[in-house]
Amino acid sequence: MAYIKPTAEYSDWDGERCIILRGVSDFDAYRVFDCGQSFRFNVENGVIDGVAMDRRIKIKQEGDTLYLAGADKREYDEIWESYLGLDEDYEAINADVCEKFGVYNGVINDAVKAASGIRILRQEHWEALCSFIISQNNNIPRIKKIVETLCRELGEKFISFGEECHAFPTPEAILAAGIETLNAMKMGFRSKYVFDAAARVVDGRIDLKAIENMSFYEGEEYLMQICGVGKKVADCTLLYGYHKTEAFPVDVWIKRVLEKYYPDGIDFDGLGKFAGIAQQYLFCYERYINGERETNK
DNA sequence: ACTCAGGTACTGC
DNA sequence: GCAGTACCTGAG
Repeated sequence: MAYIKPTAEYSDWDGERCIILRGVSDFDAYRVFDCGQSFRFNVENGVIDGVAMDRRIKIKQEGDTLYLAGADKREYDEIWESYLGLDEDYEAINADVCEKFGVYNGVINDAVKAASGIRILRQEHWEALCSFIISQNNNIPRIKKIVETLCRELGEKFISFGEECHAFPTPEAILAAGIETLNAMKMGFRSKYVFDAAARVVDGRIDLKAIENMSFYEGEEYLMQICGVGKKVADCTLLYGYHKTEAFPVDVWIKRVLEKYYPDGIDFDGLGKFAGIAQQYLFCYERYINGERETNK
């Protein structure tokens, strides 16, 4: 059975333009924005609020109904449907993931069930690269704090919902600001990496657009030219910034998952086209579901 | 004081 | 190749 995209209807939400999506399946907005793939969204009173694609958006979900405030029909069709991954058939993806990982054991079935509703967002190239350079050897609250400072200081201003907001800064703006400005943002040793990446993008040594047409392996090698970009950051950039879903970033959590559930090792080349989505299920399963249970002991 | 955090570069075998 | 180590910073 073919996937049926949720239908969007125009409405309003507290006087703001708003899109309502009914019949949303395999989508849990709160989980999507709380699984460490994006750093510019916050949840307050059940509303997910943040900036992406140079726009602010507020999101709330009640069952299979999704409300997007700050977007009209055209913006939904052109931007948010794709950004949120609502154009993808996750039922089919989940089946593929369970098949590929299922040759080892049934852990993936539990993870997909427990962490259902996860989506891989389609973030912008530069924002993903820059954010994941900052993420290295760092924790999520501090990553968010640094990214917010970076945006507030160097991102283009705009007004939304009556408040000043900031786009993610361009590499040009970061280059022009200089490394001392980045140091003042408490990036620590990552300042020089962010600066190096910005410099390479501005002078053309790195062509972010060209990566779209590269294979996953080519893209990985290409991104790793940047100082401060190793395999993990490159894989995250390709997965979250280029939607190359075969990327399987191995961080400390996934390392633990592999040791715990796949002690005899796995064949990374046989994980299929959606390995990165499986990675998200396993990450979420171990960190937020099993993890919390363990810490409550 | 110490460890840890969604890693990476550098060093020494 | 592969293990060991330093690295900014802030929270626990």
